[in-house]
Amino acid sequence: MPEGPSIVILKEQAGKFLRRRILAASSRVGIDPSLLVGQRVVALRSWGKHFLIQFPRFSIRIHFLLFGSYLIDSAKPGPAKLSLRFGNGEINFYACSVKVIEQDLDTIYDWSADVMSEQWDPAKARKKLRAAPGMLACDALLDQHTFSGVGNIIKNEVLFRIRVHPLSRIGLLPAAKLRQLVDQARTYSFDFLQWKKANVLKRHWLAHTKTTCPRCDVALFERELGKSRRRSFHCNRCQVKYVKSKSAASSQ
DNA sequence: CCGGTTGTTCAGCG
DNA sequence: GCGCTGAACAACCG
Repeated sequence: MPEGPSIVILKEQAGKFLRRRILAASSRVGIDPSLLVGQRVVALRSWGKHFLIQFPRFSIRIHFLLFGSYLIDSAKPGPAKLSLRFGNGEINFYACSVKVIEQDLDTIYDWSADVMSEQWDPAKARKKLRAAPGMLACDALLDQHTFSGVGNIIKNEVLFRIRVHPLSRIGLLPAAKLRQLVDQARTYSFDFLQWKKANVLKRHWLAHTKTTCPRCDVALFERELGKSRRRSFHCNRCQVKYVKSKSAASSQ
């Protein structure tokens, strides 16, 4: 469920509730249903992995974390974390974090950090990366302030595509590689979106969950790497590790 | 049945 | 106050 492109799909699927009023609501997350009933959906938005349902005076933020799910016009046996019924159907959210946001979304969200947004700003992303030269490539891609929406799958596939080892230091990437990293974070996310819609996402994975490098035909490594300790699938042969050399001659 | 996971937050510690 | 670590949360699959 959780990576940015999947939230874009949700936003599209929930589109039929736009401008509709909530007729009934229930929640297991401490939101008073009477706050919701009668509210009209004025916008459905997303910021990375955040799904936002905007009403005139407040918004609801859904985050699916690792296990969250939703169903439109059907329900699971157990009670939903949040259930919204409209005249033309219903939407149910499970195992997710739900928060009421009182502030204006445009003041608290930087849309330019969302790789799926029309306002995505690659120059800003490069600037943030240059400000954190010691960061590992595998952590940088998962940093939601820089690449909002990128998750572990996209991280692994982007690094494989651009042939950068997950343990590379951001500050040691050549400028062209840094640019590729930023560009592919967005490009791969849109590929992910199309493949997911066509139900063929997994078959396009080159590194994630793979045991052999499709370029080199050697074993791929799988390790929990970086501050994030997330699974990193990588090829030690074709993915270049940009690290400070131990020999003084070539060190920076 | 157990182990693993497309993620984040927070308490506790040095 | 900081960075780091581990726990907690949670549902489903194989």
